[in-house]
Amino acid sequence: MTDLFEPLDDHPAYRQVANAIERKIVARALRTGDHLPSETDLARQFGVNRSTVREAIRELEIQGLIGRGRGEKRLKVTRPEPQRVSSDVSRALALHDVTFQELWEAMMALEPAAAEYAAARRTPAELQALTRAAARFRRDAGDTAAAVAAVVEFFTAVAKASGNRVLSLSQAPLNLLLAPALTQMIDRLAQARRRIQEAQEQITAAIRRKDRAEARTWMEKHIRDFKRGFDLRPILTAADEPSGRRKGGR
Amino acid sequence: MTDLFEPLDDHPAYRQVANAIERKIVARALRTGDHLPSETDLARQFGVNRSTVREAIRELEIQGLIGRGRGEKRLKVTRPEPQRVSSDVSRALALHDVTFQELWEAMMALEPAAAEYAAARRTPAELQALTRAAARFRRDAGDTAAAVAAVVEFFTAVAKASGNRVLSLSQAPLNLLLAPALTQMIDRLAQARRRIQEAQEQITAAIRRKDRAEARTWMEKHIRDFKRGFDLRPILTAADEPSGRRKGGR
DNA sequence: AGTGGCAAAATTGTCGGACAGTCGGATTAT
DNA sequence: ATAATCCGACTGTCCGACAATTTTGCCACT
Repeated sequence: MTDLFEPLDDHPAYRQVANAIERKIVARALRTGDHLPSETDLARQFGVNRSTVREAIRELEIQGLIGRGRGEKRLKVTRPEPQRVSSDVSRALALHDVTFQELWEAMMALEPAAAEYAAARRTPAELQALTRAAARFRRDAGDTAAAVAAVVEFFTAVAKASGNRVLSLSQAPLNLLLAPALTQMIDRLAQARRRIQEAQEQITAAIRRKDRAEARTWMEKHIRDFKRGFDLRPILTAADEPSGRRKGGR
Repeated sequence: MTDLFEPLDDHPAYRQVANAIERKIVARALRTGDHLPSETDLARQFGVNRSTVREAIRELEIQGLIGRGRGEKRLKVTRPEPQRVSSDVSRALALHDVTFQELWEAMMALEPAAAEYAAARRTPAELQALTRAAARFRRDAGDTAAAVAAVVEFFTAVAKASGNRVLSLSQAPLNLLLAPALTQMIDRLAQARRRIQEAQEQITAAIRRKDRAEARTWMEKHIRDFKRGFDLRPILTAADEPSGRRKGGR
């Protein structure tokens, strides 16, 4: 049944190098913003070829642990952008063909909680971001793509306002999955737009006046509404942009 | 205020190659299990050097889109392992110094939902995994490290039993964060172990008899209990390596 | 036809060395 | 000081190579 010995995983040099650097970073020996030695120098220190170092660096760069500002040459330690992480997650979910039902259940768990905390803790700036997102939906309701983007923006703003980064990062991937699904469904339901708008307004109002219970309740209604167009088929994400964007300045 | 031009993000060849392959994968043109062409061949097709292809491959490998079985040479398309993805997320959260409070709130949102769905949908096998995890906690309660691992295993089993991969993948990173926090706190509260055990038993029982409401309620109690040892400080993750403290440079 | 075995062909992991295009910093002119 | 300029340090790519394995094609044997 179980083999007596499990294969000792061999560690290619590039992986060892990557791990070595990663350890320094998570242990905070290399702190955010610090500059890394040059590739040549790293190659010398590790006693490997620059090509090898290069592959290692690629790993860390992808994971968002190191990177460089636009136009900068020197690498520096960065913290993984939530955006990058969440797009990885959502892509993984999409590749696993999760159903809308699964997505919906997760949203039902997270979003109302986020709304509640948002009502409790939102800052004026966050509130403003919220109202702006809602306004954008109202304005762009006609344009399906823009409307969907506005919905995502709204959820993102609520999560941000919750002041809870764990909640926020957990919720972000759901948005990315919601977008394609919502795009297909928003046109199928005549009153979808009106209901979304109403919900957004109620939620925003509740968060404005710091009414936690009401914020949660309306968010629940809002999410529940999505279930109308729900469908058991896997969510399709095919046609959109590949994820790995670099950090952008807006 | 808004710049007229946005910085044109440069696309290094290795990134373009990586994106090209990624697109094929997410579009399902390359399906899970398919073998990729050899590095040399890819280099020829893309018209770049093998080293460049190699860096691109490294990206995809890290993202879990491609990989190879132990001892295999040829690359094949794989689906990102939830485990890998969630450890990335939790590392990101840890690097952002999230507080236990944030973690706790997120757990409070996810775990009861997972428990409820688990009660509704658990298979016999999943139920067994649950009882085994609970049993393990009971047995290892004395050994802090093992006890913590058992707690994590229990949560994981519940999430798995929920039959919802989104929920499951959203919850997984939280476990990884919980572990170090729990390790510190479990010893501070005398009755912590007893209460955990009781909760696990109640939850398991509720899930066994498919009592959704009870499963949720007990999970809420269970999570709420964790708050006792709660603390506003950032969660400390494996501050293992004593290295790096020494020389400053800077 | 199915199997086992074996040598040749193909591949990966690493290494060295090169070169053009840039970025960072020091240098010098305003 | 500030701005224009120059040079060295680096990164992105490419070539070419080689040992260690894997994969594959082929042939003999049951």
